[in-house]
Amino acid sequence: MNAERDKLDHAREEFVAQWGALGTQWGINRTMAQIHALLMTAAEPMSTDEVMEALEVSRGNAHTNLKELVAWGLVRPVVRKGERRDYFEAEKDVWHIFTTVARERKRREIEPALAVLAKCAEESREIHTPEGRAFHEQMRQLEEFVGFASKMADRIAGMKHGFAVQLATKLLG
Amino acid sequence: MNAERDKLDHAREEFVAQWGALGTQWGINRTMAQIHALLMTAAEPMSTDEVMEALEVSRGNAHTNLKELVAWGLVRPVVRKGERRDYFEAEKDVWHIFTTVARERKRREIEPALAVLAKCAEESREIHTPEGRAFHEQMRQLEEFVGFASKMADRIAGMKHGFAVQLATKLLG
DNA sequence: TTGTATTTTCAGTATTTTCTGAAAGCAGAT
DNA sequence: ATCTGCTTTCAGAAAATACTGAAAATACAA
Repeated sequence: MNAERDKLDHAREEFVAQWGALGTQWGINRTMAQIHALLMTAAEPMSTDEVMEALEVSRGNAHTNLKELVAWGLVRPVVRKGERRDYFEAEKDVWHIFTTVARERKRREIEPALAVLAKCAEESREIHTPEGRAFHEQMRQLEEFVGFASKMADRIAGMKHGFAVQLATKLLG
Repeated sequence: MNAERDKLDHAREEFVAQWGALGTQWGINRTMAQIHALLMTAAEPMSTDEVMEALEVSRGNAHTNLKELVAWGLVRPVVRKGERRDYFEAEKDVWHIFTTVARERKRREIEPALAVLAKCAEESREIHTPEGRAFHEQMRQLEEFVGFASKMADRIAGMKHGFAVQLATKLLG
């Protein structure tokens, strides 16, 4: 029965392609998203060459994006005994994926924003014109809110899956 | 005392520049982020020409990004009596900004992902090989999680500011 | 109408990002 | 030492994205 295998391959290819397209919208490199999709649905760890072949991309491209995924913590290198080449496997647990992405995005997106806002709030503290006060107040509010969001992200990313579900269920109920 | 005015202008220019740079990291067009920063810190609504001059960009660019901000719901056009040209002002309330962005990102990023996952889960439902089952299960889990996130986003975006703060405080406490 | 102020669109250009192909690097085997 | 198999880097090509400048459309006024 090879029809089953064909159906699976087809579904998987579609998932990879679509996830890549989504990645683009998310501001993520398309190849990176595709590799992630590929590895998330791989039964076994894959080598760089297997990834290259599956996605029809160059070695350089595959390599760069595999490294990037490893840097994000979404993929880990696996060494197979007696084998020289590197294999890679993706984290498959959705909660784990989510917290990893949340932590990384917080670090890359929220923290720099917070720094900017704190600086601008500070710089405008002593301006006593009405416009100056309004500006300062706006910066302060933004800083407060983003700081708040930052702490929330930490809390949520630090939760165990079960606890998060419990909390969220209460929230949705 | 013109030093105050200078300090304010300087602080504001820095905010605009930095917010633009952050926008880039967030996957948002730099000019769009700059206009947003400019309008968030404007005492009065601004015209397209004022924006053009303040940021030294072309009319086409200013126009496109103002429209985009209006489409996002972060900026609204203002008509001034007896004036023909359009003015624009930004929403300044941080909670309102947050819920607007959350709703928009959910629509643009989460919903399409959910559609893809639902389709892939459905397509793989009847594949009874071990790999097929694993694939289906992975799609199912992703779908469940993203659907969950979607509902959460709705809830939070629908909250009144006060309620959200109350909830979050409990969470952080 | 006709004129004037303003907005909108768009073809072409510039910039940024991503990808390739090939060379260089590295480690174990011979 | 040299080879062999694999990884890493990188300069330039290709693709995607953003911006400009100017023309076309629209709206209002005389």
